[in-house]
Amino acid sequence: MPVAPAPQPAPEPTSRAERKERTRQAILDAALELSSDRSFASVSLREVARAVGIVPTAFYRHFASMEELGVALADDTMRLLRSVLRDARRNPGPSNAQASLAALLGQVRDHELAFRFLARERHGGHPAVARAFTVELRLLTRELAVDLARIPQLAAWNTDDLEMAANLLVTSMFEVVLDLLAVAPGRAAETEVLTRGEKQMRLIMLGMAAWNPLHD
Amino acid sequence: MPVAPAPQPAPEPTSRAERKERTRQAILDAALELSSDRSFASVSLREVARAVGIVPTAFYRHFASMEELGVALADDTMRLLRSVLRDARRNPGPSNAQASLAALLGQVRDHELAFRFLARERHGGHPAVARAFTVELRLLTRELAVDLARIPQLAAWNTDDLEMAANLLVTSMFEVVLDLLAVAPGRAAETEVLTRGEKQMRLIMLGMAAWNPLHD
DNA sequence: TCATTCAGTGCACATTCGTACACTGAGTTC
DNA sequence: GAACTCAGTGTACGAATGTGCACTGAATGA
Repeated sequence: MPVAPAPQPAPEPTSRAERKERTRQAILDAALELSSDRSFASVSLREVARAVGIVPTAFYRHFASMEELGVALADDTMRLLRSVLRDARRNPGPSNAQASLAALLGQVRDHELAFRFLARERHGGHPAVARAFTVELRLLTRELAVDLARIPQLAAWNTDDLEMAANLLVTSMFEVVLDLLAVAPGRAAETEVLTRGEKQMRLIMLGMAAWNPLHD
Repeated sequence: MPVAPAPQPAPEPTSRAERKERTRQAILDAALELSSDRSFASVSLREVARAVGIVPTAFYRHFASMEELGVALADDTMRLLRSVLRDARRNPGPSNAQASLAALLGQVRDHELAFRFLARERHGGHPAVARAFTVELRLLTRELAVDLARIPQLAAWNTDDLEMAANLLVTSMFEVVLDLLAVAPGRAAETEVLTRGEKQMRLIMLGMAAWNPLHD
């Protein structure tokens, strides 16, 4: 059978706003891709334009500067992070560490570029971007602390200690994410990272069980 | 008394090798300073030369490229990290968390630029630099695991679990360092970070005490 | 003392960069 | 269907960059 002249494969978006949004997304995607293995600050406006297939000056129809692009990218990344965590919250809770870790792995692999951007720009990028990420992680810690407060065994804990423990859990799991980004998917090293992360989570929870909230 | 013509304030190094080494150090220092609030990759060769007070092409008498400078900077930072940890090892051990944290604070404040470089380039920089840092941290974890193995209460632990716990301790303390870099020295926020870090260290050790190494 | 070495100079050049400006033409609005 | 909007084009410019090359002059070593 000879090739058919492509009946209706692309429904032709044609709407002007839609085309603009499409280009905007292409810029965001290209910037994420280009900064996947070097700092975002070293990506030039012209490079992004070249990757998208537009002329450099057309970039300004979407963002006033590369810095603004960076902030938009950070916003998107945080939105993703939030949705990931909302899903995680819907789960039975931090009871079964293994299932949580498996879910985390799936999210990391599905949004590898975004997580890579997060890892890279959290301390490496523009101060404004770093600050935004820090605020987001602090918020996340606070929410986890609220979740923890609902656990009967932790009823006697004060807020400070709850946040202390939540912070430890969050940073440890974030560390797992960073390690996952550094190993090849599906190989033995990946399983090792997950196993270690799961054990660390269990160890922390053992510590929480033994913690005396009235100690000081 | 009118200004004296400076009797012997600078003993004039004069040795050629010494002068070269001095310039090399100045380049390293300038690069560290320039990359203290933005990515090293965004610092240009000419900027460094300008800061040092030499002409751009003179840079090549010391480093073949900015990348080589980055690697040298990473080497220096790792050397410092190692010496910091060697000192920490000499202490009574991880028994008194509070003293360890205080020592850590001192080191961070004494070498703030170096730690900032570490924080920034660990995931944000050139892959080669990131890899070097990762190897160093893994080595450090292994050494801590050896230290832990010497503790009588942990005699029954297998190597994997020891490294798992050591990794948790190292990453948690590293997180404290990152937090310290983000808060002003001597303010209340700094004390909060230290207090939290100390509690987290104690919580982890409580977890270790409750851990059953034969569980799986 | 004199020839050699080499850290630093000065100039030059091709590239790349961000961005100003005037434009085009397809989609939108009346 | 005429006027308008505006995403994307094309040209152009000044500024900054990395680096090649010939040089200078003080420290070095015979």
